[in-house]
Amino acid sequence: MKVIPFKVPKASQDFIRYQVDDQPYFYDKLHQHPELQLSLVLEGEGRLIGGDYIGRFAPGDVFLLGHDVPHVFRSDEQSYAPGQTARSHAIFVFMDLKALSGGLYNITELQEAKRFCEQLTGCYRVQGPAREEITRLVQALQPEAGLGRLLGVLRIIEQLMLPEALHCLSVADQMRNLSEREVKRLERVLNFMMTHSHRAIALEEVAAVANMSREAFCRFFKERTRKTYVRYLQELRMTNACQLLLHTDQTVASVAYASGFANLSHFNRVFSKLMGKTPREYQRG
Amino acid sequence: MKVIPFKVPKASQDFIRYQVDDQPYFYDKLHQHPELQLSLVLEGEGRLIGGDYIGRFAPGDVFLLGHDVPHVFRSDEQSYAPGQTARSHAIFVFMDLKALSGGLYNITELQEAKRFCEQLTGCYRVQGPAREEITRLVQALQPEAGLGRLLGVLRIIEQLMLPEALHCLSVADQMRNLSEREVKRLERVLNFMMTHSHRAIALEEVAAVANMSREAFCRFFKERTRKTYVRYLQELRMTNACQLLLHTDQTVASVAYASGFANLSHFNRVFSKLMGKTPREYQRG
DNA sequence: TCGTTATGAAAGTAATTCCTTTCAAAGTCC
DNA sequence: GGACTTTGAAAGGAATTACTTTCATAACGA
Repeated sequence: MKVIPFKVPKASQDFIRYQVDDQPYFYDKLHQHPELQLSLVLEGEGRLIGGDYIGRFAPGDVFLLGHDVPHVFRSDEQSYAPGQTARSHAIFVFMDLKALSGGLYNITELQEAKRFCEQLTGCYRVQGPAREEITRLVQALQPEAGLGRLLGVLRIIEQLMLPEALHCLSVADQMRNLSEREVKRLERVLNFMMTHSHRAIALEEVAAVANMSREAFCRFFKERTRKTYVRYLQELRMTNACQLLLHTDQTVASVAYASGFANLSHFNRVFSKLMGKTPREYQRG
Repeated sequence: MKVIPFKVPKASQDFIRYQVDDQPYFYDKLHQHPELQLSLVLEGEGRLIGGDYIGRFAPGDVFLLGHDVPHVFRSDEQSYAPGQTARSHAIFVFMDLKALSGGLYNITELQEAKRFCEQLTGCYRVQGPAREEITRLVQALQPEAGLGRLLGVLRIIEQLMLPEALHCLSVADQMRNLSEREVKRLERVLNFMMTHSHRAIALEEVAAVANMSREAFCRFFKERTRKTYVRYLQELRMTNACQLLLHTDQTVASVAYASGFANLSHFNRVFSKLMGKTPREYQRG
């Protein structure tokens, strides 16, 4: 689909680009770009990585990705299975305020919005009334062009700026601005981890995927993700475990094994550490 | 000399014991006892370990060791060399306020002193005017007996209680109350480390001295000393390096090698980290 | 009260970190 | 200027820690 890091295709004078994805699964490679990305999930679900955040997306969710935040929407495995009618359907709006530089960008009325957008450097969940309003606005954007589309996006930004509109999901500000080589390497590694998170993965294996020694890989991974490989893998597995706990009736033990843990006792402890409650508690309220 | 942990020999009704050591070197095994120990160094110098403190002692120094603080005054190697006339000479006063329980211990006037003594659980340097006064008082103690000695010690405690009299050298409160087995093990280990600190010592070697696996030894050592083995060794080596820098005219490089470092660049960095200044700076003011 | 889940302690093992080396280069002091 | 010292960055490896297993036992819920 695209190369990493990629330029969002847009006429150089446009500061927005509107893209509808409707496929069995989303583009599944980690990538980054300077444009802000508003993402409206319509169908399909799976795991989302945005900066150092690891979580899940589902229909109705609206996410905002800041400048150069590495991210990937990775549809659930089942979507890949043959014979499935699964779809991944979303609308992405890419915004680049800087493309306005010549004209509107410097007018006083936009200063505040400009500053607001410039400091978006994380991964956010759009929530509350703003989410609903933005969902409407984004869908109304498609038929528009020129000034109409511009106005639509400005209205969207207006919504995003509302006090409670954004919930920041990422913590560190550190994962941005990876070199192209690093993004590629990380993409390979994370892809591998996501694909195999349901089984044991020795450090040696992922290190090999990254073409590095174990020690060098540890350093690289920690430096770029702010987490150790094991910790990251645990978080990845937790997204899956939570999913199974909430949406299936498997026992805790079976969820543990299905999520890549070989040891129930250990799963319980890791779950409590990361989620703040025991698997059983989580399964209820 | 004594077994570890030992009871300071004293008539059971005495609450103080006065001991003069005048030998080529001090008792060199780490040990602990519930009695407070006031130590007046007259001759000889070397390394002192008290709780988690690692440093040097020299004539004139006065130290106070709290209840059950593992400690050892280890005379410098040269004192062990044959043909040397080196002496290690010190006065130790062991105090056990609890031995007074039947009588004076509970009288109101002593409550404050009692509380003061009870909370002495570290390794302290006695400093300032109190040091000089205590030096006098301790030396005047020898001829005394009975009430005279009791009064002398009370005067000493009075001095110790002065605001600036004690400078706490140890940090953690954690190394106390080792089991007999642990003290023995630690004694063997620390003795080995002190004896060999001038050369490279692989973890495996000390672990063997402690009869443990490398990992178990790391856990044991960290838990009991609050420092890692390497860190402890570095501090040990630093006492030696500082000594050489101040009292010989060797170059920094030669001091580094003499202190057990195989790498000058590395020595410089470790020295700066632990001492807060570069070796050269330290050598001057 | 049984089946399942949660928690504690101890020890083995794998992962991660930090120590250490190396090399290069810059700073300091006679 | 030249010997010596200090500092930086990068990488290898030893040390240390964290993860994981195991076993025992407690707590929970149907």
